Amino acid sequence: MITDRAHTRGEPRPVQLAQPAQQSIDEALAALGEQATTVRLRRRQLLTSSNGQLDCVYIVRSGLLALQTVLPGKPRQLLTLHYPGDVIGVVLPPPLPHAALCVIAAAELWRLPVKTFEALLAKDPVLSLHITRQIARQEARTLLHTAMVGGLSGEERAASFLIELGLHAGVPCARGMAFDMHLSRNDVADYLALNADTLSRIMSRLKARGILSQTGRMRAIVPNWDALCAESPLAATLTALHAKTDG
Amino acid sequence: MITDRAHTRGEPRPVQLAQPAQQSIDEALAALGEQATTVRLRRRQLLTSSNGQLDCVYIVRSGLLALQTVLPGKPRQLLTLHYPGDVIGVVLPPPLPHAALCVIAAAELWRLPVKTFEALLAKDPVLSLHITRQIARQEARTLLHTAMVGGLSGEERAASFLIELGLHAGVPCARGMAFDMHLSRNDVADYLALNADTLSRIMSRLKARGILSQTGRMRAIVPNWDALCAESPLAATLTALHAKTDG
DNA sequence: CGTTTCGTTGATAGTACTCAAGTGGTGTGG
DNA sequence: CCACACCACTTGAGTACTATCAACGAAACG
Repeated sequence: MITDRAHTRGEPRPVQLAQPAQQSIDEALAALGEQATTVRLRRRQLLTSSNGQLDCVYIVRSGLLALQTVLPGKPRQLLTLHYPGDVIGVVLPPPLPHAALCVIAAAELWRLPVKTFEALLAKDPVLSLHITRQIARQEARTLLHTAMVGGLSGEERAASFLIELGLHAGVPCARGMAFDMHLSRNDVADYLALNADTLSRIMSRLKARGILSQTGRMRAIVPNWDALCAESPLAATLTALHAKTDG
Repeated sequence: MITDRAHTRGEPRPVQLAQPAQQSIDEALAALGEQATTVRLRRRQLLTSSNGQLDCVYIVRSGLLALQTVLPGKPRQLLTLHYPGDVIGVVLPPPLPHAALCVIAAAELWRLPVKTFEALLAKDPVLSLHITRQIARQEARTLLHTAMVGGLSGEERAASFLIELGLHAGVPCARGMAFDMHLSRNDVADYLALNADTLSRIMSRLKARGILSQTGRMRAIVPNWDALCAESPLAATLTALHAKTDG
């Protein structure tokens, strides 16, 4: 196992494939950052293609974003969440009506013109490979979301979402896990393809069963993590994917 | 029947960005083909990771495949369809239970070890860029599928599916469009996240309304394409995406 | 020609959506 | 500091949609 940088943090990294040293990827990313404009976005801000804001490649440095669309006569949908490290704009589902990138939690992004980005990729194989893998990871997340929305009941979807968020931003708490949701009730409903009222009922049910206990408006406390995981057929999948992404 | 070499048909490609000549991409793909093993698969065959068959990168040359998963206690789901040109295996949503690549229509694939594939990418910027874009296209398709499953009613989903298939394999017919579905009723239901019985009812309704007229088992005839498109809020999106992918 | 699989259709139950009223927290201005 | 308006959330009753189960008909397969 080649972990030239990991040992400085004392964390062994699961290296899946022979690859150039980790340091090179950091260097490659740094080179990318030099070419990029740093953009700071506040909550609820929208990046739309009609403003020409989606004609670039973005790289999420911090915060949380979502790709949203509004189909005529339908409620808003959040198709995918973007966490730090994600690459946005290579993909661009071009013709989705009212497609926009919605800022869920104040974020900092790198912005590059597409040409610059592709030129960098062409020059740097290490960067190129890293980006390819990153996009692959995001695709995996999208597929998982599809499986959630298409295959699970409302309650299972809600549980899966709590697991996803807990894995990502959870802080081990006294008797379980605590985390800020950042998403409003409506955001969550749009992400899970549920009616907001229905989601509220589901959450109330979870609270009644002691699986969830909410303190603040967007703060969630999960007293028993295993009990929550038992609610979702995708718990193991989510955990494994997060470990792989994070590791 | 499907040629991804547009210039043989004399069609100008809508070039979105400065890029090396099309010929170079063909050359790059040819180089990739030389390194690859050609695999022929028959209908209903499954490629599973437990067989080690998903530890490679595949490139679809012809036929139709689907990524399927079976969640415990749930019906099968088809998460995404793979058409010729698609790259499979870079993505691998790793931990989905019973994930498998299901052959819908007899297919021919290129198979490469991951290392070989990534080495090729590292050596050839043109190929690398092409693959990045291809994966981006597939991601767009997956997102569209999510929007379909999460945001549309059963009838709208069915219509959208017919549009998707018609765009891809449709032959302009006497009074509209005709195409082979290749997917069985159950396959379609699993892809649209609908119950097979419900889908049957929906199809009957469409037939009763004259929007669809089925002749053979898996053959569909759409007498009036515009009428079909009017049934789906995503018709324009599907059309635009297909034009972009194909052009 | 029997067997199997697939597709259709009816009756019923379950789930999620809609609309509407009510609650609680938050922010603003008096 | 309080009153008010506002917003997000909750909850109830009724409706619409989809799933489930079962029976039936038709086409493929040996």
